[in-house]
Amino acid sequence: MSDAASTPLDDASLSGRFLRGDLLSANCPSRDVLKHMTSRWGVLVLIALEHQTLRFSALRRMVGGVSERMLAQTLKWLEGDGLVERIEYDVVPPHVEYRLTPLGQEGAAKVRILADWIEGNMPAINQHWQSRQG
Amino acid sequence: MSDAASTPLDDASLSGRFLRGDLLSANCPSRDVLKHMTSRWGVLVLIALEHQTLRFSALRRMVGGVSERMLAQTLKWLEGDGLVERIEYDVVPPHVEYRLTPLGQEGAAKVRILADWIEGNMPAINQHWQSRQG
DNA sequence: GTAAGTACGCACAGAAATGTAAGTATCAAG
DNA sequence: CTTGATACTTACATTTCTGTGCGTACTTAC
Repeated sequence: MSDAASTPLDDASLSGRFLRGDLLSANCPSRDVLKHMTSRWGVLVLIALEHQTLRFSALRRMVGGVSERMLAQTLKWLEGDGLVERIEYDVVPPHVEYRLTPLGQEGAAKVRILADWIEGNMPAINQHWQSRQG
Repeated sequence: MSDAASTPLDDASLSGRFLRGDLLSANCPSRDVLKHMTSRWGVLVLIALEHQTLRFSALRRMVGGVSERMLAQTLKWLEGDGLVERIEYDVVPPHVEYRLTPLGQEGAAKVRILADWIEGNMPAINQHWQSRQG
């Protein structure tokens, strides 16, 4: 019997796994990036910015339900990971634009694949919920 | 000037958006599914189950760091969405297996695309962190 | 007899995410 | 001169998530 499920962490080169990025290993820093990208608002921000540069308020109006606080927080996370770029114009009524970096473009595309799949399969999933009522 | 960021919620057929799945709309149920699939352990469970059926304990050993409680919780979410199937054998030492449904297979593939991208780009992201120290 | 494995459920607690409300500085509109 | 828009920040409250530890019912191993 193959025992594929045994102790993936005890294998050699654990540090190598972390540098390379191994999500199945506990404490791998890649999980932080995953957390940012898949956070409640992270996904939606990436998708909203995929095809356009947006200002803070415009982005907030676009992503239904975000609070200012959370939008700012999320943008900082993504900026910290190098996925989003913040461009500030030093004018009197504040003017700041957000856009994806090349890295962010790539990442957003992957996120969108997942989002599109979910949106497209909502009927099937809803149907599953219906059939298990009771 | 195009104003693409204006009030996406006020458009007609809001209920249609929900049935179809529109993540940018607040309160759309698709956000729940997204939450389950992108939850801390949801991603990892989907990936772990993608190519094999696993028992509870084996799954737990495979996904580094999950508690029993969270694994059970996550599996229930995914089962509720019709992505994971629970197969129980009525034997004396409990024996339960978890596997992906066809829908789950599809979804897991999308999640894996994202996970693989993150794992593959960790060096670039880490580098970005280095360069912004200070 | 004692410990461990199996697949959880339950209760409590702490951590983390998120929401709400208010404040900052400046300008334009009414 | 009050309101609204801009892009946030900070404090506080709440909700949600996640972890820890214990209990279950039964069997095998020591």
